[in-house]
Amino acid sequence: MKEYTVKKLAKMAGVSVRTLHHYDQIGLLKPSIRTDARYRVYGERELLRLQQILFYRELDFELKAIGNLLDSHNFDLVGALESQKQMLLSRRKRLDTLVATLDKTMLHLKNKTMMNPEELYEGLPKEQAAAWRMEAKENWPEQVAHAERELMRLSKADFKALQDGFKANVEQLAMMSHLDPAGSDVQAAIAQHYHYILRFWGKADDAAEAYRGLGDLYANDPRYTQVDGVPAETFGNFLQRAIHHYVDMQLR
Amino acid sequence: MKEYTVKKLAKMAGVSVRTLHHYDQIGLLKPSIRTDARYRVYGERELLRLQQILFYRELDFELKAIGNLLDSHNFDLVGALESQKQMLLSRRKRLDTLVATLDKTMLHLKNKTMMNPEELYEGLPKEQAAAWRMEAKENWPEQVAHAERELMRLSKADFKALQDGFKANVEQLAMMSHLDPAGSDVQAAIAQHYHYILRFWGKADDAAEAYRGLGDLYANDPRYTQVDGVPAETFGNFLQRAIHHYVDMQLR
DNA sequence: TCTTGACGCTAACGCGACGTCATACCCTAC
DNA sequence: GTAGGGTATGACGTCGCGTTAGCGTCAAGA
Repeated sequence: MKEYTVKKLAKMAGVSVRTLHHYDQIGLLKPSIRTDARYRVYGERELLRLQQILFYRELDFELKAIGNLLDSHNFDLVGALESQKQMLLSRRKRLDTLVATLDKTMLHLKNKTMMNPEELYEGLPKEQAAAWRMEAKENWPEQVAHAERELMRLSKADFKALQDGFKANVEQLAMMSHLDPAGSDVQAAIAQHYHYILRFWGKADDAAEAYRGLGDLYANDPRYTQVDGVPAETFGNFLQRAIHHYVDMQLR
Repeated sequence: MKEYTVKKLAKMAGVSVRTLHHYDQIGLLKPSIRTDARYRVYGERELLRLQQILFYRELDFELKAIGNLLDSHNFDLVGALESQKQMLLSRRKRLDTLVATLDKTMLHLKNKTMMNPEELYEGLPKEQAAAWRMEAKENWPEQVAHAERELMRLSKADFKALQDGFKANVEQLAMMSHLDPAGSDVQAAIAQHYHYILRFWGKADDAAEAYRGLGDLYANDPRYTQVDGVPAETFGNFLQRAIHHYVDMQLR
């Protein structure tokens, strides 16, 4: 039966002595015995366990999780690996987004055409836009702030295009308000509308529910019930039904 | 000129009050003034700066780096963005490797055929293998340990194939020892040899230099100078020249 | 036997970017 | 004057160790 001191074991496994101390401290890897002088002594079983620990550690498992994996004999190992994989994949996805943002930013820098904050809501009907922001920021401050930062990095031309597209979309919907809210033309316009809203509100997890709530707002809040100066209670109700239908059919 | 309290600013930007305290503490974002009661008051310029801070923060810049970016007026902004991009790309690459490892592991788990540590060096000439390990572990303990963990996760069949391939490769080189070390046949065999060595030693940054050093070992250490029981001083020198040529031509 | 040098031990701070109390002060409205 | 909300500072916790600092232990050589 082989025995190892801290240093020997550390060298064999390619870790520091401090790491072994740490693992002892948190109960992840305890020495098989302690000498009278409280020296740690590890056996073959501990070496094996350490190998496993390090394997999982390289896969970015947390030490606590590793402990659970190794200690609970009949743990769902494959399940744990699978969920770890999902974690890593989602991190990867995030990195993709970041890299894309960096690329865009470097492009914009060359063209020197960024938005500034005052202009963000200039072209839109003042009260309406402001009310939207308040509404959204109450519930998802983090996402809205992020979305606005994104918008500020658009070129002025790009932003104006976005804005015009949104206004056109709303006007289109207004002209459709006598049609069936569940009809395919209306639903197509609503799909567009949803994506515009997402760009201004950001993408929260419960964006679908939030959008459904926006439908209720349209129907109940007088601020949302006129277009081009025309009071239109029916428009609010129309929007509400169209949005509810869209969310219930497409987003669940 | 608009003014904001901590809470208002925090809400506008979608961060916590604590975050603003923190940024004040580390000097990243100081309030424009303090009231008599030491309340923080921020102005328009601070809001703008905060927006920028948060933009870079989302790109995983460290706060210190952000401070440098924003404070040194004529900093190399594009350069900073580019190097940040490289960082993110290398992280992403690492994640890809991890995911691949996870997939392999889950496969192996289904086949239940992992190596165990004792078997790792069984088939190879004992002394030689041991000497290699010592040599490599002295200089790159971390990488070698990693490589060995990888090897242990191979199936026994896969590992035996690897081992046999390596032995065949060395024997092939032995039979070539009368040829030109710089000749293309020999160099092709050396390229294979290098990759086998990498699998056992791990991939350190200076792997090329290390491999070159291995060439010297072959030439000078008597342990490395016999194959199939035949003492072969010429073989050691042959290997040395072949390896040096390979490293100098291919790896720099 | 004494010394020396390598090795071992514990305790503690540091890192990064805050979250989360705890405790106390300030300000406004009723 | 008091209730309730906003604000301040300070300190600890997070995670996985690296890095001293100050001490005890052990085997080998003089």
